[in-house]
Amino acid sequence: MSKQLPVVAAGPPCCSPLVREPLTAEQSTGLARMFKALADPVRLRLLSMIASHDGGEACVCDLTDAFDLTGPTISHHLKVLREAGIIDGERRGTWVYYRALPSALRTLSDVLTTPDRAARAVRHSS
Amino acid sequence: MSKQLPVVAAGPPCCSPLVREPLTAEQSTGLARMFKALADPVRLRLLSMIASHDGGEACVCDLTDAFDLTGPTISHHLKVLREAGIIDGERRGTWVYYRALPSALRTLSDVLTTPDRAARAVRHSS
DNA sequence: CTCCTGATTCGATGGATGTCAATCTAGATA
DNA sequence: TATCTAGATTGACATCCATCGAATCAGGAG
Repeated sequence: MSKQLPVVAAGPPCCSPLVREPLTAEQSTGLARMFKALADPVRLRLLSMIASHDGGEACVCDLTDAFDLTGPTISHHLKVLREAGIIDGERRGTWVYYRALPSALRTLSDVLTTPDRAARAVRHSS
Repeated sequence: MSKQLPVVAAGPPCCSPLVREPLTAEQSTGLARMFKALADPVRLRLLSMIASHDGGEACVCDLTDAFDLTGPTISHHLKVLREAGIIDGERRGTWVYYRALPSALRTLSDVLTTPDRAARAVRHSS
């Protein structure tokens, strides 16, 4: 699976929140690549099913049945998520298990953080 | 332009974090529509320029110059962001001003929140 | 009203993307 | 060895999308 080179490499600490300062062209390109992976209902559901599954990972066999799609299509979507650095897959015996990469989710979540949310967090943490 | 009321309207309470429970097909469709609007480098930069601009709003004339793109293309991207409910625009005299809608950004940020981030917040707030 | 300017809409086009059927690979089992 | 199964890959096709030029719209200034 992606045993070798992570395609996106989880990158350097990317990007203060959108609302604080404008993104550079390079930052936007990298982030857009990740958001593009989330810009599909099937992939969003796949990601949520994987991330929320017991043990933090899910077998492809657990995922396919939830959709009215063929195996190759599911495989394609998983590949898109994998190449965006959002999930990672590992083969164990007969089955392939996928897990979400929290750092990627956090990167995207953080860049969308709004100031009142940040203010709330600051208040709570004081 | 969407003349509507300024602040928030707080949208339907969409979606506990991806990592907590799987999204329904309907939730995924709605969220994917919003992520799709962010799935482009130009639109991400436009959004960040608008959201981080002084006064929380930016004139189209301030945005166009930053890109090597024609006016119609910028207008197209702003329309996509507007129709996704991420920004809102208002004409004042000669110019059109856009502002980000924080509730939309928060919805997306929240759905991507990871458990260790939540745990961190809890630890800090105790 | 006429012109000018900022911005949107329209129409066309090349490239990206989601989907499937067919094929292929990796591992298990015999 | 051969065979079976879970997934991935390939190739093809239809649709979607980013971009542009041209036309159009909305206000302001003569």
